[in-house]
Amino acid sequence: MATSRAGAADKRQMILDAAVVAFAERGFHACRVSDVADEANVAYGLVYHYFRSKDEILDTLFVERWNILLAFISQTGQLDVPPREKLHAISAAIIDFYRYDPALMKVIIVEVMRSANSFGLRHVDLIAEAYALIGEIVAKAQDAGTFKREVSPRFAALAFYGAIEQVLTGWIFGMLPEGEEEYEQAKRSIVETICGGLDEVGGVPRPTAASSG
Amino acid sequence: MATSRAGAADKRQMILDAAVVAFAERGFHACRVSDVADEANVAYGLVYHYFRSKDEILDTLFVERWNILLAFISQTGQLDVPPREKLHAISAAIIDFYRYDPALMKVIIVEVMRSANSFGLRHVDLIAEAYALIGEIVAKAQDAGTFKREVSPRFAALAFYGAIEQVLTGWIFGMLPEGEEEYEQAKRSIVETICGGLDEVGGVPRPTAASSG
DNA sequence: CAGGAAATTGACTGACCAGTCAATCCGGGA
DNA sequence: TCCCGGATTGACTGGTCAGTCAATTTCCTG
Repeated sequence: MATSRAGAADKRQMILDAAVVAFAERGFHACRVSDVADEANVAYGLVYHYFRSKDEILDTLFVERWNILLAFISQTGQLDVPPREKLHAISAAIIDFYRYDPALMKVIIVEVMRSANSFGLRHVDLIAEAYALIGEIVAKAQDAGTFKREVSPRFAALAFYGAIEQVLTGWIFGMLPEGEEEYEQAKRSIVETICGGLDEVGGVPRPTAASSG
Repeated sequence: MATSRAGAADKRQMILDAAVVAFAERGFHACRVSDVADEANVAYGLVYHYFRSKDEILDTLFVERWNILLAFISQTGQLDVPPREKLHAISAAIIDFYRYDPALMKVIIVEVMRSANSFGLRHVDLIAEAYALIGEIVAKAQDAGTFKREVSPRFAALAFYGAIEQVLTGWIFGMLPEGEEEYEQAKRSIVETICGGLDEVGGVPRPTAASSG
């Protein structure tokens, strides 16, 4: 059987993949470890061979994916492009993460990011790092005169991420129409809303590339 | 004892008040019904005399408070003032709700609003109503030419509420400094960020090409 | 092919807790 | 004073699951 053919190390990954499906479907709390094992076509006990606890599975899922995101944001921050483009790249990356793997993103958003009580609390530092990186982009743009100073970088980061999270949550729970068009629309709207409020408008006419359409 | 002096109907309220404290302290899931009963100085079973289930307690807390908020938002929408002021009034009201009763607001935000999985799902309609009301304010402002049309009212409402929720969450979990000054600052920043991006700036649809001199 | 370590299995345990219920209390009306 | 019905009590039940562990299989090594 292909299943049992899989090497040992693969089993761990199979369990992680199954966990994404199971957690996304029933929610972390309502999901039993046996659900994960079943989904992975693996015996109950094997889950505990690879993971110390149910919690550790979710932690692993989150940390792995979040670090990729952090690396991308950090990288984007270094780019030599207008801040508006940086923010667009970030919102696009997050939304594409969701488009590419809705179940995983659902789990991360719903069970970690929006559950500051339990798992979010354990990862505040990782989450705060994302805020900080976005804040840096804003601060740099303020120094360059591209963004106005009325709103603190920290707050701008909050609002930016807040908009993204609301949109994702809307999709996840079917409260917002979903589709290729909506994804692209959202990427644009997020940046438009936030930057419209951050862009220096009256004072310094910064060359934010009047070319781009 | 003042406690036992309380009339029968008051007991129900005592349980609700105790639930706020208990849920806020330990989180709804981690909080046992016995914790609520203890906090209320009441026997375990009495909780079930007044409420059908643990869930019903949370539902009651949410619905009561949320309806007050909805009424306020609806009322504010009717006012004959600039949209920016309306939005400020709304963000101020929500933040003041939090200032006045942090525990209750914490429970509502953390256990209902941010738990779309469980309780949020049961109250989507009530939550959606808030979005709709805010969206109406934006739409009206767009018709009046005060807000630009790049961003749909629905999305604007999302971003607006998203910013508020992020700030509240930041306070609730101690990730953001808190205090009178910060409350006022936040009310202003939320509106400034969002409206800056919604306000029609110079009659120019695209501020990118903002006039220089 | 023997030996053993790592992988795999799934029945079982221990703890937890929402919700039930029979018993008791208490205030007020006859 | 007696009686009734609602208020109040808290021990108990039933069901759920995370996590354990001894037994079994698989597979590599010599």
